[in-house]
Amino acid sequence: MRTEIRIVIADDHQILLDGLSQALDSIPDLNVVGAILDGTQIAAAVATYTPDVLLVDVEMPGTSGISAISQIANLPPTLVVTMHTADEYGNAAREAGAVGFLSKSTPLPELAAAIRAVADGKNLLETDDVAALLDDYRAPTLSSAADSITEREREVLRCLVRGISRTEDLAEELFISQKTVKNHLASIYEKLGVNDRAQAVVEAMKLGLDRDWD
Amino acid sequence: MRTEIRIVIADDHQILLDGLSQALDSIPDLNVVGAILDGTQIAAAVATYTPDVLLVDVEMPGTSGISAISQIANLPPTLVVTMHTADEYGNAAREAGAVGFLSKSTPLPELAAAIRAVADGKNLLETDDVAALLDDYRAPTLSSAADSITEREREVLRCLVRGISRTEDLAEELFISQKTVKNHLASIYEKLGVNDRAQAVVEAMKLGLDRDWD
DNA sequence: TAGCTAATGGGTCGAAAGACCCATTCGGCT
DNA sequence: AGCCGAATGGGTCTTTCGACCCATTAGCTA
Repeated sequence: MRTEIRIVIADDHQILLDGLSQALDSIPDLNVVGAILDGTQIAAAVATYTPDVLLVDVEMPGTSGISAISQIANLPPTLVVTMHTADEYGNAAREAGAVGFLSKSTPLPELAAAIRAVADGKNLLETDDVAALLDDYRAPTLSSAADSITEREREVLRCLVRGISRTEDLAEELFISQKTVKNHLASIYEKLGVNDRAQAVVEAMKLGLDRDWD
Repeated sequence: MRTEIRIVIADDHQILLDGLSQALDSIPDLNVVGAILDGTQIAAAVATYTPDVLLVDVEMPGTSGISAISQIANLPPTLVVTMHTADEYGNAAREAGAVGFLSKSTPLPELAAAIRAVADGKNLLETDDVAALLDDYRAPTLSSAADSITEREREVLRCLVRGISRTEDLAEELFISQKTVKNHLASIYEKLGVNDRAQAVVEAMKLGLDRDWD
């Protein structure tokens, strides 16, 4: 199973670049390794960061995103993003080697799903029912450590993140004995590879175990 | 001192809206309370969320951002954002009641500074040296609890967030005795209003005490 | 049916943490 | 000269935690 999907984003608007980077990075299985403002540096960024997925804006000053990617050797699975709703660039994007084409009006969870799909080798431009395909990729691919955490254990973690950390308080909150709380915690520690509540909190937040899906 | 600045964002591009919301929200003193895709709902959103600052894209389908805000009663301090670098809309924005005008090529920290400045009553359109003004608003306004945390105490917190939680390990990492570690922790607990390491970690991450400014 | 896991619970024990008292040193500021 | 806060350190005491052993029940599934 893939642990994290490495992403490079290219867009000439700093705000979108910053915002999108942070938004994608906050999704546990997505990792933005490079963000570039300049279309001419796409090739260099791809070579440097070796991303699993490349995200490119069509509208770029100087070189257009499309012509930029068409010249890249060993192009990773690439999603082209446009400001406009019309897919006037759709064919051009396909010819340049892109495997997906999205509007900037796409909701973030759908973009995330598209990223996971193309990272998995799918080609959105050659798929009839794109919506159905993306449905298969909605949920983040959790790390093996995280997905062995049971529902009850996640409840314990959520309490920890909410500031309920004493065994006694956890027991009251969850309507179980203090002993059971300790058993759950011990199980959590083992699965996350940590030794105490403080480390468990850090891991839970990093892995997104404290929230109920993006 | 203001605790958190309440922000409403209006932009017709879902991705930018999602990304920017999350990016701004992750800054400790900024709080995105509303994000709307439709320019016609700006007035309603302002009435509902009563933001301290309004962020509007000029280019919106149907109603333009500018004409939308010009019709709003009790307009909060408003920043107008545009895709284009040229400030062709600058005058129109001013006349509509905006107090700032930014390109989407603005770096995020500068946008954050602009938000703080206008929330503080400044008018960027009537300021000669905007850069100098924004410099005064670079750093997040920390909550009173957080800014009494000393540098050494923050080092302890950073270690905790990095997974170093045992007193012995903290002592080694920081080259001090275990007793001093305990003293720092006790001081942190008091300032953050918590009782143990796990809660301190949660608070530190929430307040952004674990990172070195955005 | 047999086997597996999740969830619940028990007990013990040593190590660790947290709460309280305190002192010293070094800056900066008044 | 005097004060204060930050950083360093000490001691003691009680509570809590984590590690290790264990059992029971329910539910699923092979």
